[in-house]
Amino acid sequence: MAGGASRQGAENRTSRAVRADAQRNMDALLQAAATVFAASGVNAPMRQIAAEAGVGVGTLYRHFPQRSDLIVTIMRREIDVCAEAARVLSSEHAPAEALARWMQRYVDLVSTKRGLAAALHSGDPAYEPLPVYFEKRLKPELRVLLDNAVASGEIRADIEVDDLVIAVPSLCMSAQGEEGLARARRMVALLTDGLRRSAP
Amino acid sequence: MAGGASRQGAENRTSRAVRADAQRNMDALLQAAATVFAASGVNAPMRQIAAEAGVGVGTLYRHFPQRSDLIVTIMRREIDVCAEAARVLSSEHAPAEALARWMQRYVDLVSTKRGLAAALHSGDPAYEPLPVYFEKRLKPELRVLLDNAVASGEIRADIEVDDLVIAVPSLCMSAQGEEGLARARRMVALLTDGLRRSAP
DNA sequence: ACCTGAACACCGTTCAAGT
DNA sequence: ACCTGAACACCGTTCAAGT
Repeated sequence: MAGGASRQGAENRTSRAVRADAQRNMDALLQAAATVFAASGVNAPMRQIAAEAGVGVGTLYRHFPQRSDLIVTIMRREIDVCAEAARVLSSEHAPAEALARWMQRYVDLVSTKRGLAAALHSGDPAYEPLPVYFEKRLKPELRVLLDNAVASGEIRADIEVDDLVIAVPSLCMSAQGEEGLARARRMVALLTDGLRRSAP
Repeated sequence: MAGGASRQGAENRTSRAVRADAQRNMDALLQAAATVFAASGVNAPMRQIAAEAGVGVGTLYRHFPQRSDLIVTIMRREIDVCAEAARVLSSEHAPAEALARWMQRYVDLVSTKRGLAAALHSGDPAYEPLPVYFEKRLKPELRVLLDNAVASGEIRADIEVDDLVIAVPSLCMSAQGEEGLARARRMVALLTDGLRRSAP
């Protein structure tokens, strides 16, 4: 809930300091940016994002002075959604199945969003917070999924969380286009299957 | 000597088919692109490159319809120069010293040229020939340097060429700015020192 | 045969005018 | 307090006119 791009949270003095229309615009902007980034990549025209949100370009620049501000915000959200998916999957599926499904969800995060990989090791200091957040937010969720699956006796007990966190992006590195993505999915599925115990 | 971007080497039927001014322009363009890329990165304005070469933009586009065509051509040249440097260093220095100096030259190639790293694993099919060329051209030269140094008894005999080829780009991955470059240099120097035999 | 550069389309960014 | 969008600067790309 910390105030996006602004370092001093001036708008935090009271909740009502944020005008209703400003909040609506902010939401529309984030929604639009997510859609446009997914469709056209993170270098999509700012005008297109503003139009998709039904907002003037000036408003976009007011909220996100730098393109990287918008990208970082969106990517944090994507990471959040992926992290939350772990909880949902946990509540809806048996432990091993929840783990398997989340691994595919993790593939989505890394390979569908063209911006993440680029931002993660672009070296541009503007993206510095992303890798940290990526690790901090995702690893704990995976650990829970893994612990549950191990506790249920469905999968092996000798798996390191770090290995899985690293393995997925590695397998997705070469994932170019539809075919590459499909291959990455198969590799991750194979890997996940390998986690299951041979002897129950 | 194969004709750059053009697949059919129409200009190869006779050497005289290339007009003298066209050749001069081509040379000027390559020279200018190398300078501008080094100074401003591979996304520098096309106009700036044309101006630096003292040529109209149309001429630039005639020779290199896509920006990637220009980048690939320049990068191949940079790789060539780096490969040739191995011969020169070999003839001017003792084997181990030649190897050590070339390793630093290799650092230059990977980290100074902002375009190479980006192009090497951008996934854009336009850059597809680069990684292959990179490997094919550099590895044999390094092998010779290494063999010479081993034969002279100055360094250990159990070093894999592949390991060194990979190690340098890896160490340069995190090299951002002056300070990062300096660190990468120290790491590579350290590594190179490690190659020397403890007992003569 | 090759070159030039004006011309067009498009994008980033700002800021005076509005509400 | 916030929003709009015309306006400006700049860049990619083409192509009619030149030599």
